[in-house]
Amino acid sequence: MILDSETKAVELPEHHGDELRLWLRLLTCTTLIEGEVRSRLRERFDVTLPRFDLMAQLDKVPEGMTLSDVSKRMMVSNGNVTGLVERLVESGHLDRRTSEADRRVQVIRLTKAGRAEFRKMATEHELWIADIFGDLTPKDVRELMRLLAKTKASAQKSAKARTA
Amino acid sequence: MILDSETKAVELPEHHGDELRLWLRLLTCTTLIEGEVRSRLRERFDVTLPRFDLMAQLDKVPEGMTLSDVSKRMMVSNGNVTGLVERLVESGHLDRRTSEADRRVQVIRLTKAGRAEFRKMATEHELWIADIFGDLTPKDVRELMRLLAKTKASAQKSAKARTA
DNA sequence: CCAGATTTCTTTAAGTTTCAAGCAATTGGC
DNA sequence: GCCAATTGCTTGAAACTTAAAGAAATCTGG
Repeated sequence: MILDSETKAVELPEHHGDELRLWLRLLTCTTLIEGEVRSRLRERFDVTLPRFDLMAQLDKVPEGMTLSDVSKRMMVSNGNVTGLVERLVESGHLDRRTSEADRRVQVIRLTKAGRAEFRKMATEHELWIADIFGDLTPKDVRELMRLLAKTKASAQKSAKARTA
Repeated sequence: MILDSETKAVELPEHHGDELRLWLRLLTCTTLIEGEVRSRLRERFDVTLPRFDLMAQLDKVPEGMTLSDVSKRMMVSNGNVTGLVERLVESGHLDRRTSEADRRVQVIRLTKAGRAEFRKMATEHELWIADIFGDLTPKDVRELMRLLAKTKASAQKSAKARTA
């Protein structure tokens, strides 16, 4: 706080460059890794990253999920999921059926073939990630987890405040 | 290291779940913040995030950059930049001219109007970012910067090793 | 029961993105 | 000087993505 010549409170223009630089670095890291994973998925399995991500969501829930669930978990729009699922059903990776209880709802699951293919990819994917983060110590990993959790909470709070 | 019943070396399957969880959290954070910034840019200035990012690159270099430079800095494909620039020239934000020295090269710059509009957006954008990261202490910010720098280096090393 | 609100999903238009192929200009060896 | 390789950009096809609008089913408060 600073007082000017007439002794009124004056706010200095606040310094926010550090946060901006942090955001750019976070974005760079993610883009870099995402690009690397995308390349390897294409090269090794000829699959796109969005398809892999969708299958990863479904692998965690054998009984299946609704399109809305997928949309929320992947943080993408509903229409996006519709198209993605469309293509994965077409290629035989996914099974899609209308819910008995609520006929608006579509429940999707991995097919047997889809699950088998995903598991194969997931095994290698995990090794790639381990390699990409290979120079971080276990302590670095823990510390990053903690700070990113804090960041996520802060961002969610900010988003919520805006929407409210 | 473990020895099996016939005294041969056996590798335990290594534990890589922590790195995977870290990657997912990193991705979640970035997606969350990116979505928030995208919403605000559209709501407040009716501009898309890729356009803002491209203008941000150009604002740093008044004398202009080549399309390749932009492509590298933004970490997107050449073809992507071509289309993006096309639309921004169309809307009067960018000026594009063929280099005298090398007629393959296109040099793009912000127009006066483009720069004015970007500066207006950038001022608010910086406040949004500060708000989004608002719950982090200065120490958190420093620590994240450090760990993300290490992460970036590690990822680049891994990518380089694969390509080599 | 029923009208309005809500939820779930699809559709549409516009834009973004990648990859691969291709063209034009330049550079480097010989 | 000339030819091959490289570089810079564009194009085309397919996929991804969002926002917004719409259709269908369900829910809710009279």
